[in-house]
Amino acid sequence: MMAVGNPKGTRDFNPTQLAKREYIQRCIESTYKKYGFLKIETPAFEHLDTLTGKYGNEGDKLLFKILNSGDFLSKVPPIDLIEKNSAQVIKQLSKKGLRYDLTVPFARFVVQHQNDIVFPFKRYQIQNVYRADRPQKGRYQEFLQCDADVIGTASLLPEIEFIKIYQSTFEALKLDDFQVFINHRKLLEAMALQVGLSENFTAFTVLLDKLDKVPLEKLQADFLKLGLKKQDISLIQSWMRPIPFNLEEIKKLNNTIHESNKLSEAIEELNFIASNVNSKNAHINLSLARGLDYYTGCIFEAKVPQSNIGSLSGGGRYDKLTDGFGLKNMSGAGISFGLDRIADVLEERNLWPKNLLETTQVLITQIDSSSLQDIFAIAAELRKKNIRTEVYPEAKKLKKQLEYANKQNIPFVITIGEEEKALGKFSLKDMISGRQEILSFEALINQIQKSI
RNA sequence: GUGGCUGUAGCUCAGUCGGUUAGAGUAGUGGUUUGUGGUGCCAUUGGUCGCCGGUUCGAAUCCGGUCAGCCACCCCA
Repeated sequence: MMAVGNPKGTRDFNPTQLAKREYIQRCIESTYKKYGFLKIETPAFEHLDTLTGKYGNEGDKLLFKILNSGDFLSKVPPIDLIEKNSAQVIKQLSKKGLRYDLTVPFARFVVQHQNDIVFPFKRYQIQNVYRADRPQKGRYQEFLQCDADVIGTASLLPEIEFIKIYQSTFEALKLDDFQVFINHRKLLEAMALQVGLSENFTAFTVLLDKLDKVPLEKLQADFLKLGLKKQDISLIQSWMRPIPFNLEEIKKLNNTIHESNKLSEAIEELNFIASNVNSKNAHINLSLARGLDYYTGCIFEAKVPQSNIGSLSGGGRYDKLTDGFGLKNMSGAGISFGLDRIADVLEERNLWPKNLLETTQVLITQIDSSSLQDIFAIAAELRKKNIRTEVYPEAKKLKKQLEYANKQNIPFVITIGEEEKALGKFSLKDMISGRQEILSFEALINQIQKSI
Protein backbone atom coordinates (compact mmCIF):
# COMPACT_ATOMS: atom_id res chain seq x y z
CA MET A 1 0.00 0.00 0.00
CA MET A 2 1.05 3.55 -0.64
CA ALA A 3 2.51 5.34 2.35
CA VAL A 4 0.00 7.82 3.74
CA GLY A 5 1.11 11.18 4.97
CA ASN A 6 1.18 14.87 4.17
CA PRO A 7 4.42 16.55 3.11
CA LYS A 8 6.61 17.92 5.87
CA GLY A 9 5.86 21.44 6.93
CA THR A 10 2.20 21.11 5.98
CA ARG A 11 -0.75 20.29 8.19
CA ASP A 12 -4.31 18.99 7.97
CA PHE A 13 -6.83 20.84 10.09
CA ASN A 14 -9.70 18.98 11.69
CA PRO A 15 -12.97 20.80 12.49
CA THR A 16 -11.81 21.75 16.00
CA GLN A 17 -8.48 23.09 14.80
CA LEU A 18 -10.09 24.96 11.95
CA ALA A 19 -12.59 26.60 14.29
CA LYS A 20 -9.66 27.87 16.35
CA ARG A 21 -7.88 29.24 13.30
CA GLU A 22 -11.03 30.94 12.09
CA TYR A 23 -11.37 32.61 15.48
CA ILE A 24 -7.94 34.20 15.09
CA GLN A 25 -8.74 35.16 11.54
CA ARG A 26 -11.95 36.87 12.68
CA CYS A 27 -10.00 38.90 15.28
CA ILE A 28 -7.51 40.12 12.68
CA GLU A 29 -9.92 40.57 9.83
CA SER A 30 -12.48 42.54 11.81
CA THR A 31 -9.75 44.92 12.96
CA TYR A 32 -8.53 45.41 9.40
CA LYS A 33 -12.07 46.13 8.26
CA LYS A 34 -12.59 48.67 11.01
CA TYR A 35 -9.61 50.61 9.67
CA GLY A 36 -10.99 50.64 6.15
CA PHE A 37 -8.88 47.94 4.51
CA LEU A 38 -10.44 46.11 1.57
CA LYS A 39 -9.82 42.43 0.86
CA ILE A 40 -8.15 41.09 -2.28
CA GLU A 41 -6.82 37.72 -3.35
CA THR A 42 -4.01 36.79 -5.73
CA PRO A 43 -3.00 33.41 -7.20
CA ALA A 44 -1.00 30.91 -5.17
CA PHE A 45 1.71 30.99 -7.85
CA GLU A 46 3.32 33.75 -9.85
CA HIS A 47 5.75 34.07 -12.72
CA LEU A 48 9.12 33.17 -11.29
CA ASP A 49 10.47 36.53 -12.49
CA THR A 50 7.96 38.28 -10.27
CA LEU A 51 9.31 36.54 -7.20
CA THR A 52 13.05 36.19 -7.71
CA GLY A 53 15.42 38.87 -6.54
CA LYS A 54 12.92 40.37 -4.11
CA TYR A 55 13.86 38.54 -0.94
CA GLY A 56 17.64 38.50 -1.04
CA ASN A 57 19.82 35.48 -1.72
CA GLU A 58 18.47 33.42 1.17
CA GLY A 59 14.90 34.11 0.15
CA ASP A 60 15.46 33.01 -3.44
CA LYS A 61 16.72 29.64 -2.21
CA LEU A 62 13.48 29.13 -0.30
CA LEU A 63 11.22 29.66 -3.31
CA PHE A 64 9.17 26.65 -4.36
CA LYS A 65 9.50 26.33 -8.12
CA ILE A 66 6.88 24.70 -10.30
CA LEU A 67 8.11 22.37 -13.01
CA ASN A 68 7.03 23.27 -16.53
CA SER A 69 4.68 20.82 -18.14
CA GLY A 70 5.57 18.83 -21.22
CA ASP A 71 8.93 17.52 -22.31
CA PHE A 72 10.81 20.17 -20.39
CA LEU A 73 14.21 18.55 -20.60
CA SER A 74 14.32 18.62 -24.41
CA LYS A 75 14.79 22.37 -24.44
CA VAL A 76 17.72 22.40 -22.04
CA PRO A 77 21.11 22.73 -23.79
CA PRO A 78 23.07 19.52 -23.05
CA ILE A 79 26.08 21.55 -21.93
CA ASP A 80 24.14 22.92 -18.95
CA LEU A 81 23.17 19.40 -17.92
CA ILE A 82 26.70 18.06 -18.29
CA GLU A 83 28.14 20.92 -16.28
CA LYS A 84 25.35 20.51 -13.71
CA ASN A 85 24.68 24.22 -13.91
CA SER A 86 21.61 24.28 -11.66
CA ALA A 87 20.96 28.00 -11.99
CA GLN A 88 20.85 27.81 -15.79
CA VAL A 89 18.85 24.60 -15.87
CA ILE A 90 16.23 25.86 -13.40
CA LYS A 91 15.53 28.85 -15.62
CA GLN A 92 14.54 26.48 -18.40
CA LEU A 93 12.67 23.98 -16.26
CA SER A 94 10.53 26.37 -14.30
CA LYS A 95 8.71 29.54 -15.18
CA LYS A 96 6.41 29.69 -12.17
CA GLY A 97 6.82 29.62 -8.41
CA LEU A 98 4.64 29.50 -5.30
CA ARG A 99 4.35 32.87 -3.59
CA TYR A 100 6.79 33.42 -0.75
CA ASP A 101 4.82 36.21 0.87
CA LEU A 102 1.85 38.43 0.05
CA THR A 103 3.68 41.74 -0.25
CA VAL A 104 5.48 41.13 -3.53
CA PRO A 105 2.40 39.70 -5.29
CA PHE A 106 0.58 42.76 -3.96
CA ALA A 107 3.18 45.05 -5.53
CA ARG A 108 2.62 43.25 -8.83
CA PHE A 109 -1.14 43.64 -8.38
CA VAL A 110 -0.81 47.38 -7.76
CA VAL A 111 1.31 47.98 -10.85
CA GLN A 112 -0.88 45.80 -13.05
CA HIS A 113 -4.15 47.38 -11.93
CA GLN A 114 -2.89 50.90 -11.24
CA ASN A 115 -5.53 52.48 -13.47
CA ASP A 116 -8.38 50.82 -11.59
CA ILE A 117 -7.07 51.43 -8.09
CA VAL A 118 -7.97 54.45 -6.00
CA PHE A 119 -4.90 55.67 -4.13
CA PRO A 120 -3.99 55.62 -1.35
CA PHE A 121 -5.00 51.97 -1.57
CA LYS A 122 -5.65 50.10 1.67
CA ARG A 123 -5.86 46.39 1.07
CA TYR A 124 -5.78 43.33 3.24
CA GLN A 125 -5.15 39.78 2.16
CA ILE A 126 -5.34 36.49 4.05
CA GLN A 127 -3.83 33.61 2.09
CA ASN A 128 -1.32 30.81 2.35
CA VAL A 129 2.31 31.41 1.44
CA TYR A 130 4.99 28.80 0.78
CA ARG A 131 8.63 28.54 1.81
CA ALA A 132 10.96 25.63 1.09
CA ASP A 133 12.45 26.03 4.53
CA ARG A 134 13.31 23.18 6.83
CA PRO A 135 10.33 22.99 9.19
CA GLN A 136 10.63 23.24 12.95
CA LYS A 137 8.71 24.67 15.87
CA GLY A 138 6.59 27.60 14.68
CA ARG A 139 7.91 27.19 11.16
CA TYR A 140 5.97 25.61 8.33
CA GLN A 141 6.32 25.26 4.57
CA GLU A 142 2.72 26.26 4.04
CA PHE A 143 1.39 28.91 6.37
CA LEU A 144 -1.25 31.59 6.49
CA GLN A 145 -0.27 35.24 6.38
CA CYS A 146 -2.67 38.05 7.20
CA ASP A 147 -1.40 41.20 5.50
CA ALA A 148 -2.58 44.78 5.59
CA ASP A 149 -0.86 47.41 3.45
CA VAL A 150 -1.40 51.04 2.55
CA ILE A 151 0.18 52.03 -0.73
CA GLY A 152 0.33 55.38 -2.47
CA THR A 153 1.13 57.69 0.39
CA ALA A 154 4.33 58.67 2.15
CA SER A 155 2.32 59.90 5.11
CA LEU A 156 3.11 58.36 8.49
CA LEU A 157 -0.54 57.81 9.29
CA PRO A 158 -0.29 54.15 8.22
CA GLU A 159 2.56 53.56 10.68
CA ILE A 160 0.45 55.09 13.44
CA GLU A 161 -2.52 52.95 12.54
CA PHE A 162 -0.48 49.76 12.36
CA ILE A 163 0.67 50.25 15.94
CA LYS A 164 -2.93 50.78 16.99
CA ILE A 165 -3.93 47.66 15.03
CA TYR A 166 -1.27 45.63 16.86
CA GLN A 167 -2.56 46.84 20.19
CA SER A 168 -6.22 46.16 19.56
CA THR A 169 -5.68 42.81 17.82
CA PHE A 170 -3.43 41.33 20.50
CA GLU A 171 -5.78 42.57 23.19
CA ALA A 172 -8.70 40.93 21.42
CA LEU A 173 -6.71 37.68 21.37
CA LYS A 174 -5.98 38.03 25.12
CA LEU A 175 -2.25 38.19 24.47
CA ASP A 176 -1.86 41.09 26.88
CA ASP A 177 1.88 40.74 27.26
CA PHE A 178 2.54 41.33 23.55
CA GLN A 179 5.47 43.53 22.67
CA VAL A 180 5.70 45.75 19.61
CA PHE A 181 9.24 46.58 18.59
CA ILE A 182 9.89 49.54 16.36
CA ASN A 183 13.03 50.60 14.55
CA HIS A 184 13.86 52.81 11.60
CA ARG A 185 16.08 51.96 8.66
CA LYS A 186 17.57 55.47 8.86
CA LEU A 187 18.50 54.97 12.50
CA LEU A 188 20.37 51.86 11.43
CA GLU A 189 22.10 53.82 8.69
CA ALA A 190 23.08 56.53 11.18
CA MET A 191 24.47 53.87 13.49
CA ALA A 192 26.44 52.24 10.67
CA LEU A 193 27.80 55.64 9.69
CA GLN A 194 28.92 56.34 13.24
CA VAL A 195 30.90 53.13 13.57
CA GLY A 196 32.26 53.39 10.01
CA LEU A 197 30.42 50.35 8.64
CA SER A 198 28.24 52.01 6.00
CA GLU A 199 30.02 49.98 3.33
CA ASN A 200 28.98 46.76 5.04
CA PHE A 201 25.51 47.95 5.97
CA THR A 202 23.63 44.69 5.34
CA ALA A 203 26.18 42.52 7.15
CA PHE A 204 26.14 45.03 10.00
CA THR A 205 22.35 44.84 10.37
CA VAL A 206 22.38 41.04 10.19
CA LEU A 207 24.77 40.96 13.14
CA LEU A 208 22.75 43.53 15.06
CA ASP A 209 19.62 41.48 14.51
CA LYS A 210 21.31 38.44 16.01
CA LEU A 211 22.01 40.30 19.25
CA ASP A 212 18.45 39.53 20.28
CA LYS A 213 19.36 35.88 20.70
CA VAL A 214 23.16 35.69 20.87
CA PRO A 215 25.10 37.62 23.54
CA LEU A 216 27.45 40.34 22.32
CA GLU A 217 30.54 38.51 23.59
CA LYS A 218 29.95 35.75 21.06
CA LEU A 219 29.41 38.17 18.18
CA GLN A 220 32.24 40.52 19.08
CA ALA A 221 34.69 38.78 16.79
CA ASP A 222 32.26 38.98 13.86
CA PHE A 223 31.77 42.71 14.42
CA LEU A 224 35.53 43.30 14.56
CA LYS A 225 35.98 41.26 11.39
CA LEU A 226 33.51 43.58 9.67
CA GLY A 227 35.76 46.48 10.60
CA LEU A 228 34.28 47.66 13.87
CA LYS A 229 36.80 49.44 16.10
CA LYS A 230 37.35 47.89 19.48
CA GLN A 231 36.33 51.00 21.40
CA ASP A 232 32.94 50.92 19.63
CA ILE A 233 31.98 47.57 21.14
CA SER A 234 30.71 49.29 24.26
CA LEU A 235 28.72 51.62 22.02
CA ILE A 236 26.96 48.65 20.42
CA GLN A 237 26.25 47.39 23.92
CA SER A 238 24.64 50.68 24.90
CA TRP A 239 22.40 50.57 21.83
CA MET A 240 20.98 47.25 22.91
CA ARG A 241 18.98 48.49 25.88
CA PRO A 242 15.22 48.52 25.17
CA ILE A 243 13.82 52.00 24.75
CA PRO A 244 10.23 52.85 25.70
CA PHE A 245 8.41 54.33 22.74
CA ASN A 246 7.81 57.89 23.97
CA LEU A 247 8.94 61.42 23.09
CA GLU A 248 11.34 61.76 25.97
CA GLU A 249 13.21 58.59 25.11
CA ILE A 250 13.30 59.35 21.40
CA LYS A 251 14.93 62.68 22.21
CA LYS A 252 17.69 60.82 24.05
CA LEU A 253 18.68 59.02 20.85
CA ASN A 254 20.57 62.24 20.04
CA ASN A 255 22.90 61.45 22.92
CA THR A 256 23.72 57.90 21.91
CA ILE A 257 23.89 58.23 18.12
CA HIS A 258 25.99 60.86 16.35
CA GLU A 259 24.21 63.71 14.61
CA SER A 260 23.53 63.13 10.90
CA ASN A 261 20.82 63.82 8.34
CA LYS A 262 19.63 60.25 8.62
CA LEU A 263 19.38 60.50 12.38
CA SER A 264 17.36 63.70 12.42
CA GLU A 265 15.00 62.41 9.74
CA ALA A 266 14.42 59.22 11.68
CA ILE A 267 13.88 61.06 14.94
CA GLU A 268 11.44 63.46 13.34
CA GLU A 269 9.38 60.57 11.99
CA LEU A 270 9.45 58.59 15.22
CA ASN A 271 8.43 61.71 17.16
CA PHE A 272 5.41 62.20 14.96
CA ILE A 273 4.38 58.59 15.31
CA ALA A 274 4.98 58.44 19.06
CA SER A 275 2.98 61.58 19.69
CA ASN A 276 -0.05 59.96 18.07
CA VAL A 277 -0.07 56.50 19.61
CA ASN A 278 -0.42 54.98 23.02
CA SER A 279 3.03 53.80 24.03
CA LYS A 280 1.58 50.69 25.69
CA ASN A 281 3.79 47.64 25.07
CA ALA A 282 5.71 49.56 22.38
CA HIS A 283 9.48 49.88 22.38
CA ILE A 284 12.24 51.05 20.13
CA ASN A 285 14.66 48.21 19.53
CA LEU A 286 17.79 49.40 17.76
CA SER A 287 18.87 45.84 17.03
CA LEU A 288 15.73 45.11 15.02
CA ALA A 289 16.76 44.91 11.37
CA ARG A 290 14.54 42.36 9.61
CA GLY A 291 15.95 40.40 6.75
CA LEU A 292 13.75 41.51 3.91
CA ASP A 293 15.69 44.00 1.85
CA TYR A 294 12.81 46.16 0.74
CA TYR A 295 12.17 48.11 3.95
CA THR A 296 13.23 51.76 3.82
CA GLY A 297 11.61 53.49 6.80
CA CYS A 298 9.98 52.31 9.99
CA ILE A 299 10.13 48.60 10.67
CA PHE A 300 7.96 46.63 13.05
CA GLU A 301 7.98 43.33 14.79
CA ALA A 302 5.53 41.90 17.31
CA LYS A 303 6.12 38.99 19.64
CA VAL A 304 5.21 37.61 23.02
CA PRO A 305 7.92 36.98 25.60
CA GLN A 306 8.69 33.55 27.09
CA SER A 307 8.00 31.68 23.92
CA ASN A 308 10.46 30.36 21.39
CA ILE A 309 7.96 30.64 18.60
CA GLY A 310 9.56 33.77 17.16
CA SER A 311 7.86 36.84 15.86
CA LEU A 312 4.10 36.84 15.40
CA SER A 313 4.08 39.74 13.00
CA GLY A 314 6.46 41.86 10.99
CA GLY A 315 6.22 44.83 8.73
CA GLY A 316 7.48 48.22 7.71
CA ARG A 317 7.68 51.03 5.20
CA TYR A 318 8.92 50.39 1.68
CA ASP A 319 9.51 53.14 -0.87
CA LYS A 320 10.63 51.22 -3.91
CA LEU A 321 8.72 47.96 -3.89
CA THR A 322 6.90 48.70 -7.17
CA ASP A 323 9.97 50.18 -8.89
CA GLY A 324 11.03 46.77 -10.16
CA PHE A 325 7.65 46.42 -11.87
CA GLY A 326 8.01 49.80 -13.52
CA LEU A 327 6.01 52.04 -11.19
CA LYS A 328 7.94 54.69 -9.28
CA ASN A 329 7.02 57.03 -6.46
CA MET A 330 4.75 54.49 -4.82
CA SER A 331 5.57 54.52 -1.15
CA GLY A 332 3.76 52.03 1.01
CA ALA A 333 3.77 50.37 4.39
CA GLY A 334 2.36 47.16 5.69
CA ILE A 335 2.25 44.50 8.35
CA SER A 336 1.67 40.78 8.33
CA PHE A 337 0.38 38.54 11.10
CA GLY A 338 1.51 34.92 11.07
CA LEU A 339 -1.70 33.13 11.94
CA ASP A 340 -0.07 29.75 12.49
CA ARG A 341 2.34 31.11 15.07
CA ILE A 342 -0.43 32.96 16.87
CA ALA A 343 -2.35 29.67 16.95
CA ASP A 344 0.72 27.94 18.43
CA VAL A 345 0.98 30.57 21.18
CA LEU A 346 -2.73 30.41 22.02
CA GLU A 347 -2.42 26.62 22.13
CA GLU A 348 0.60 26.82 24.48
CA ARG A 349 -1.30 29.14 26.80
CA ASN A 350 -4.72 27.61 26.26
CA LEU A 351 -6.29 30.98 25.56
CA TRP A 352 -9.11 29.76 23.33
CA PRO A 353 -12.63 30.92 23.99
CA LYS A 354 -15.09 28.12 24.78
CA ASN A 355 -17.46 26.63 22.22
CA LEU A 356 -15.61 27.73 19.12
CA LEU A 357 -16.83 24.69 17.23
CA GLU A 358 -20.42 25.27 16.14
CA THR A 359 -21.72 21.75 16.43
CA THR A 360 -25.21 20.58 15.78
CA GLN A 361 -27.61 21.69 18.52
CA VAL A 362 -30.42 19.20 17.94
CA LEU A 363 -30.27 15.64 16.69
CA ILE A 364 -33.52 14.03 15.60
CA THR A 365 -33.41 10.27 15.92
CA GLN A 366 -35.23 7.71 13.84
CA ILE A 367 -37.13 4.93 15.53
CA ASP A 368 -38.75 3.69 12.36
CA SER A 369 -38.68 5.14 8.89
CA SER A 370 -42.45 5.72 8.86
CA SER A 371 -41.92 8.87 10.94
CA LEU A 372 -39.82 10.60 8.32
CA GLN A 373 -42.56 13.05 7.33
CA ASP A 374 -42.83 14.27 10.93
CA ILE A 375 -39.07 14.33 11.33
CA PHE A 376 -38.47 16.52 8.30
CA ALA A 377 -41.32 18.82 9.28
CA ILE A 378 -39.92 19.50 12.73
CA ALA A 379 -36.37 19.78 11.40
CA ALA A 380 -37.55 22.46 8.98
CA GLU A 381 -39.20 24.37 11.82
CA LEU A 382 -36.09 24.22 13.99
CA ARG A 383 -33.86 25.40 11.13
CA LYS A 384 -36.26 28.25 10.47
CA LYS A 385 -35.51 29.34 14.03
CA ASN A 386 -31.77 29.16 13.27
CA ILE A 387 -31.24 26.08 15.40
CA ARG A 388 -28.57 23.81 13.94
CA THR A 389 -30.42 20.57 13.38
CA GLU A 390 -29.55 17.23 11.88
CA VAL A 391 -31.44 14.01 11.35
CA TYR A 392 -29.68 10.73 12.06
CA PRO A 393 -29.52 9.06 8.66
CA GLU A 394 -30.40 5.50 9.64
CA ALA A 395 -33.02 3.92 11.87
CA LYS A 396 -30.32 2.19 13.90
CA LYS A 397 -30.70 1.21 17.52
CA LEU A 398 -31.47 4.24 19.63
CA LYS A 399 -28.37 3.46 21.65
CA LYS A 400 -26.22 4.04 18.58
CA GLN A 401 -27.95 7.27 17.77
CA LEU A 402 -27.50 8.57 21.31
CA GLU A 403 -23.86 7.52 21.28
CA TYR A 404 -23.44 9.59 18.16
CA ALA A 405 -25.06 12.63 19.80
CA ASN A 406 -22.84 12.16 22.81
CA LYS A 407 -19.62 11.92 20.82
CA GLN A 408 -20.52 14.94 18.73
CA ASN A 409 -21.41 16.99 21.81
CA ILE A 410 -24.92 17.57 20.58
CA PRO A 411 -26.88 18.99 23.56
CA PHE A 412 -30.43 17.94 22.57
CA VAL A 413 -31.99 14.85 21.07
CA ILE A 414 -35.57 14.68 19.81
CA THR A 415 -37.27 11.32 19.46
CA ILE A 416 -40.50 10.62 17.61
CA GLY A 417 -41.92 7.12 18.00
CA GLU A 418 -45.24 5.42 18.53
CA GLU A 419 -45.79 6.88 21.99
CA GLU A 420 -45.05 10.44 20.89
CA LYS A 421 -47.10 10.14 17.74
CA ALA A 422 -50.13 8.96 19.75
CA LEU A 423 -49.88 12.09 21.93
CA GLY A 424 -49.03 14.44 19.06
CA LYS A 425 -45.90 15.41 21.02
CA PHE A 426 -42.12 14.89 20.99
CA SER A 427 -39.57 13.52 23.40
CA LEU A 428 -36.78 15.95 24.17
CA LYS A 429 -33.67 14.66 25.87
CA ASP A 430 -31.17 17.01 27.46
CA MET A 431 -27.87 15.24 26.91
CA ILE A 432 -26.08 17.13 29.67
CA SER A 433 -28.50 16.52 32.53
CA GLY A 434 -29.83 13.29 31.05
CA ARG A 435 -33.41 14.40 31.68
CA GLN A 436 -36.09 13.63 29.15
CA GLU A 437 -39.65 14.91 28.81
CA ILE A 438 -42.52 14.70 26.36
CA LEU A 439 -43.40 18.17 25.09
CA SER A 440 -45.58 19.93 22.57
CA PHE A 441 -43.75 21.59 19.69
CA GLU A 442 -44.02 25.08 21.24
CA ALA A 443 -42.78 23.92 24.62
CA LEU A 444 -39.95 22.04 22.95
CA ILE A 445 -38.76 25.10 21.01
CA ASN A 446 -38.97 27.16 24.19
CA GLN A 447 -36.94 24.66 26.12
CA ILE A 448 -34.21 24.49 23.48
CA GLN A 449 -33.97 28.23 22.91
CA LYS A 450 -33.77 28.84 26.65
CA SER A 451 -30.62 26.81 27.02
CA ILE A 452 -28.59 27.42 23.88
C1' G B 1 22.17 24.02 3.16
C1' U B 2 24.82 22.34 8.39
C1' G B 3 24.35 19.64 13.05
C1' G B 4 21.67 16.60 16.99
C1' C B 5 17.63 13.22 18.39
C1' U B 6 13.74 9.67 17.12
C1' G B 7 11.18 5.71 13.90
C1' U B 8 7.08 -0.88 17.14
C1' A B 9 -1.19 -1.24 16.09
C1' G B 10 -5.20 4.71 13.85
C1' C B 11 -2.95 7.40 18.53
C1' U B 12 0.41 7.19 23.24
C1' C B 13 4.04 3.87 24.39
C1' A B 14 6.33 -1.16 26.78
C1' G B 15 9.43 -4.96 24.71
C1' U B 16 15.09 -7.53 29.64
C1' C B 17 21.41 -9.99 27.78
C1' G B 18 19.98 -11.17 20.58
C1' G B 19 16.01 -16.57 21.83
C1' U B 20 9.28 -19.62 20.86
C1' U B 21 3.29 -17.21 17.98
C1' A B 22 5.69 -8.93 19.34
C1' G B 23 2.48 -6.66 24.11
C1' A B 24 -0.44 -2.74 27.07
C1' G B 25 -3.50 1.56 27.31
C1' U B 26 -6.61 4.21 24.22
C1' A B 27 -9.51 4.58 19.84
C1' G B 28 -12.59 1.24 16.43
C1' U B 29 -16.35 -2.82 15.77
C1' G B 30 -19.98 -6.23 18.00
C1' G B 31 -22.49 -7.73 22.41
C1' U B 32 -24.34 -6.79 27.61
C1' U B 33 -32.03 -10.10 25.87
C1' U B 34 -33.57 -5.22 20.95
C1' G B 35 -37.13 2.89 22.64
C1' U B 36 -32.07 5.69 25.79
C1' G B 37 -25.60 8.00 25.59
C1' G B 38 -21.61 9.25 29.19
C1' U B 39 -18.64 5.45 33.64
C1' G B 40 -18.83 -0.72 33.86
C1' C B 41 -18.27 -5.85 31.89
C1' C B 42 -17.33 -9.51 27.71
C1' A B 43 -15.66 -10.52 22.88
C1' U B 44 -13.15 -8.91 18.55
C1' U B 45 -10.54 -6.24 14.25
C1' G B 46 -5.89 -4.09 13.61
C1' G B 47 1.58 -4.67 13.08
C1' U B 48 6.48 -6.72 6.54
C1' C B 49 8.78 -3.65 14.24
C1' G B 50 10.14 3.02 8.53
C1' C B 51 12.91 0.73 4.20
C1' C B 52 17.39 -1.94 2.12
C1' G B 53 21.49 -4.69 3.19
C1' G B 54 25.10 -7.03 6.73
C1' U B 55 26.63 -10.01 11.28
C1' U B 56 24.33 -14.52 13.54
C1' C B 57 21.87 -21.13 14.18
C1' G B 58 18.47 -17.03 15.37
C1' A B 59 17.51 -9.65 14.75
C1' A B 60 12.14 -5.24 16.88
C1' U B 61 16.93 -5.72 19.62
C1' C B 62 23.79 -5.37 17.08
C1' C B 63 26.30 -2.88 12.55
C1' G B 64 26.12 0.01 7.78
C1' G B 65 23.24 2.65 4.48
C1' U B 66 18.75 5.06 3.19
C1' C B 67 14.10 7.50 3.88
C1' A B 68 10.85 10.10 7.05
C1' G B 69 9.70 13.07 11.33
C1' C B 70 11.16 16.32 15.30
C1' C B 71 14.69 19.92 17.42
C1' A B 72 18.62 23.59 16.79
C1' C B 73 21.56 26.78 13.33
C1' C B 74 21.00 30.00 8.84
C1' C B 75 16.89 32.79 7.82
C1' C B 76 12.00 34.03 8.88
C1' A B 77 5.46 34.62 10.01
